[in-house]
Amino acid sequence: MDEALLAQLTSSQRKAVLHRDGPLLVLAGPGSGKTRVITCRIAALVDSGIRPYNICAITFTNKAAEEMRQRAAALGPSGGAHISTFHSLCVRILRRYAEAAGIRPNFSIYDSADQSKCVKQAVKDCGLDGTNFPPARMLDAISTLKNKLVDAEAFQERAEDFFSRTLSQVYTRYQQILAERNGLDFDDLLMKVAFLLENDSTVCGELSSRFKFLLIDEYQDTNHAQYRLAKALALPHGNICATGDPDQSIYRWRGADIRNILAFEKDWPEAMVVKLEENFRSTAAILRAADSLIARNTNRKQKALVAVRTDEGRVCVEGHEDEAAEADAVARQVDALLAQKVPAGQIAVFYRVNAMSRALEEAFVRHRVPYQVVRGVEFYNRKEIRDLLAYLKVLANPADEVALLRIINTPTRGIGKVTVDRVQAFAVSHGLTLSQALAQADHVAEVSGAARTKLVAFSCLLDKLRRDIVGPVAPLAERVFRESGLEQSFKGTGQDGQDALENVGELINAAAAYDQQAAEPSLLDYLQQIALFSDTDAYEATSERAALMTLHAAKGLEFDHVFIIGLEDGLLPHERGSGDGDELEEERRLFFVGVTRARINLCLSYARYRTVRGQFLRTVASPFLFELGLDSVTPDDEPEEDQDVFFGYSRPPRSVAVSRAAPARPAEPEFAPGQLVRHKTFGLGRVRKYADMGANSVVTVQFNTGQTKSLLLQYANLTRV
DNA sequence: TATTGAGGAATTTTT
DNA sequence: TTCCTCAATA
Repeated sequence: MDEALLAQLTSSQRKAVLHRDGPLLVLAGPGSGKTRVITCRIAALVDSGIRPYNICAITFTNKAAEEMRQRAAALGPSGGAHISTFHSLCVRILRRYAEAAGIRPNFSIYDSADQSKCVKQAVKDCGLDGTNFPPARMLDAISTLKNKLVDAEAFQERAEDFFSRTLSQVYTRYQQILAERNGLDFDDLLMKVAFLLENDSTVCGELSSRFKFLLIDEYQDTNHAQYRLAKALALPHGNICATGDPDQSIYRWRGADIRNILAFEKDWPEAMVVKLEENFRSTAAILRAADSLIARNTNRKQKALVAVRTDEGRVCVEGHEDEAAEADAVARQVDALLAQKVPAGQIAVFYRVNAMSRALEEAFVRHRVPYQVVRGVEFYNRKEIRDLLAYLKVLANPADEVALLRIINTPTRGIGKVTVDRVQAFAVSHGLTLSQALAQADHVAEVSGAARTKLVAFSCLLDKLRRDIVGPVAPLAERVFRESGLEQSFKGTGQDGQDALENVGELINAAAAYDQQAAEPSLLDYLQQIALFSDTDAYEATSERAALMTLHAAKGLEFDHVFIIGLEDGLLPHERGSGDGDELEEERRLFFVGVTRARINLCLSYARYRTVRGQFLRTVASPFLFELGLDSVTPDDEPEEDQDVFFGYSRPPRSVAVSRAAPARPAEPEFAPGQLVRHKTFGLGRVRKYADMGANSVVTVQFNTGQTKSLLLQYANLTRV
């Protein structure tokens, strides 16, 4: 370990870096040099004689892992250390110990679109009505259970009320469907490995002696499954180092349990705890605001933010007429910074929801400001990309029925719904997978001659494609694209087809990059890797373009100049996330994360009117603006019409819809619970619940048909009876 | 079997 | 507004 480097560290940092055996908790505030501490720690471990092979570092995103690999490599010989995300680690483990885990190693990883198809199927198979049991809600509930390591069998035993029993049926069936298709969803990856480690002492022994030192970053965002997994891995040796900041926990909705980090010292009583409270990143004004904001959270451990920088910096708040004016102002200011020779890569704009990038993009294009929207997964959701990937998935895992159904008639080859249904029925009655049934399509008596010919032709196509699928992925993808007829189907279809061809070209380039970087490129490995892609992974640290991203994607990054837009009640905090106090605190932490990304200047803005889902709505400033302790923003200001009046409300009312043409809308008709109403299609019903949210009010009605429906008041066309 | 159109429902953050 | 599903029609 380089002495000069060690000398640069503060005493706390050094303490964390040099700690050798036993548990270690690093409570690190924003900008405290946490990443540096971790990389130095890896280097120090190697220095003290630990083989890199025995070190496992877990990061939050693949991007972070890649960065850590590079930084660690720059400090010394750390090649061979396993640095990846929880999910990637699980994929590796499951492939290696597939048999012990009761799965096949060529499993597909099901993303949320695939999951939703499977859960719909499960709901249907259970004879339930999709409207009363919305697949999305079921999926959510199943995901929560899996994150808590409650598998289908365990849940069946404890399910008592009606909803739970129904859910239990769906859960069980859903897992069956996944198993039949040799598919695992994101949560399965964690759950399977956690159970494997806890129940199979041989596997656990092997893995924990391989990974003698475990380092986990962003520990505040681990969920229960990850927690148990890590604990099982580290239990034999106790060499676990967790780093994180409870104030930056922003994934509760995904099952992250902030108690994991708060209770670390209980789990590991002999743990050494190091606090890194000095902030090397931000200017004083930013830190004061951040500190004042986060102090409002009651559910936290007191932690100071100590400024190290002595320059002042600037925090400003701006009000604009609407989102277009807001976006325009941001673009203008970015342009001005560029004119002052600020590198574009030092500028970022954050927002709460992805939809808000649209207005920004338009403004940036207009002002000719170079930018990148950090949204990697979107690319993989494009139709043409999903189509091509579906072919590749079927080649890697023939049992993957979701993928097979996607491509069986894409491009159209005359195999319609009726035929598919018949083959599926054939498969079920003969105990075959769909692809097995397809392979013997000429024996399916239920299908007419013409349709059978087409099925056989498709089956032959798959056989042909399957012939040579080892080795590099890019040439394979290219071949599949051509021979499947996909390429042909996009040619001559105008601009859309051109775009699709270009996107596929991008995909093939990305695959080529994978081939370059992978030690042993294989189709299976490639597919399993890209399934775990996140938005942040698409961020290119370039100096040439400003970055536009959600607040969630901003985690772990830093910029000289940061803009956060849409500081409005209902947006930030988001209305869906400000139900109970815990949710509001999480929204506050999310804002805190955004604020603390800024090194020098921070500009916050809101719009007085915002178009939300096609509606022009009056907004109210975010309560968070008053919590920053800024002089210019005080809740006591008298509201004045016509100017930046928003700081006037000490108790901001909910957003109210105001139509431009008719601002004075007559009072809403009352739909109090108990009210009898009539609906055009559902007939008579009684109001059960009424959530007053202006134009977005939701009425829950129990109809005489026995169905209960939640309707958006403005569209439902309800009449009182 | 493929395509079109009407009508209903839903709008957060992501490994 | 936009997506999705279902049913009618080519």
